[in-house]
Amino acid sequence: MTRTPSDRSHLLPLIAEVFRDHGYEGASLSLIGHATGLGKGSLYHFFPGGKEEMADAVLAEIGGWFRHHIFNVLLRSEQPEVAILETLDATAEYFRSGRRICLVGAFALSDTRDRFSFTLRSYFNDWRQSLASAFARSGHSSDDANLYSEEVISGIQGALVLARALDEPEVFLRAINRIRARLPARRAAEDLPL
Amino acid sequence: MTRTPSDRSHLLPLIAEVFRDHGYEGASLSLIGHATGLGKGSLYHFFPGGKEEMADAVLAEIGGWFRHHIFNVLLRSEQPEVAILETLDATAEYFRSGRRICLVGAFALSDTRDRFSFTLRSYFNDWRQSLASAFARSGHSSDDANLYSEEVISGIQGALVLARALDEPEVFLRAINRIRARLPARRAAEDLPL
DNA sequence: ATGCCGATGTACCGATTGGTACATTTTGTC
DNA sequence: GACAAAATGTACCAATCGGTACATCGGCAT
Repeated sequence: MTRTPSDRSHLLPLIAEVFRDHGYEGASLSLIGHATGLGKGSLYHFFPGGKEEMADAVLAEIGGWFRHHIFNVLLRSEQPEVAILETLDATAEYFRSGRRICLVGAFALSDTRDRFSFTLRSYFNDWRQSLASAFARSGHSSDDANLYSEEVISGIQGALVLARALDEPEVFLRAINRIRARLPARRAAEDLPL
Repeated sequence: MTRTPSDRSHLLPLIAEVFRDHGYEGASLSLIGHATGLGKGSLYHFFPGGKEEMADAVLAEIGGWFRHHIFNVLLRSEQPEVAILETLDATAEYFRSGRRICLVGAFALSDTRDRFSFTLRSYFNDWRQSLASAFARSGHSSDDANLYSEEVISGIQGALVLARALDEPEVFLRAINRIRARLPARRAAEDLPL
């Protein structure tokens, strides 16, 4: 297990969990240190910019994951209806079927919104745009595509809020099923030519 | 301007705004003091329990407002379809057409969730139950009523998240319009007997 | 005028915050 | 084994946190 110098990527999921559990302000360096098993010396070695750089890195990794697994899949899909369903499943899995909150959404409602406003806006804008692109290419008007896209994303975000508040992950699963059922009739994947 | 002793109700909206802007942890006593124009002495005179009692009082007032203007209206409505539309408008107005976030939802995503979990759960459960009651009495099955209710509430919450993240209150307005359009066909209020 | 009591301002407390400085240990390379 | 760089632990900093103690102020009833 040779670790390339300054490879901090393995820390990001651990730090992300602390941010998810305690928010930006609540994620103290001692909590982060405990979660990662690192002292301040190491933390500031990997993140010279301190907590803000940690949050930036975590948000960048989350954005990268969605770009790779969701946004680009939607944008490059040749069968947009299939891609929408696939990315919906991937999204549900990412949020652990409602047991994990969206850190970007949580930041948007917190006092740290201003600090990361550009990143938050980019994340949701990219999501909205890529999903709308898939809707548009599956035959919907540009206006409808944008509306559907907003409906799906805010449906997901709201279900995460509600599932968390009620401590009922099933709320999120029901929302995903609802979204899936409402999507325009698709041709089954196995019916499609390769 | 005679102020009845221990009348702290006029402070709650001011404190609520601080919580909305900075979250529970971020709402320092100095911020609250500045927003209310009171020093620590006065704050602890009105809220002996400190910050936690302030948050409790704020959440109680919010809960009371929704109980009075939304939940009870839905539960006692003789024309549930009309009540649903009315309370939808009242909700949109409460959230200032998307420019104001839901403090209860924000708390649900923050690290303070555990501390106020009972209150948060009650708020959303009451909302869900009263809205489902109106749907059920307007002719829907119990299962459908619960699903519709969840869809409306999480639609609102998600739209608030998205509108905030994108800094586009119109996202919230579009969501409200979408919900309104999807509601089962109503008889116009003026067509109804008094 | 005199108490009384709600209301307030101020000084202070220990604890914790994010961040810095720096000496030390560990690690891989030659 | 020597050396440099990466990595780490520890001590420390000023600032702020939520909360407490207490003296004082101000209006009102007697």
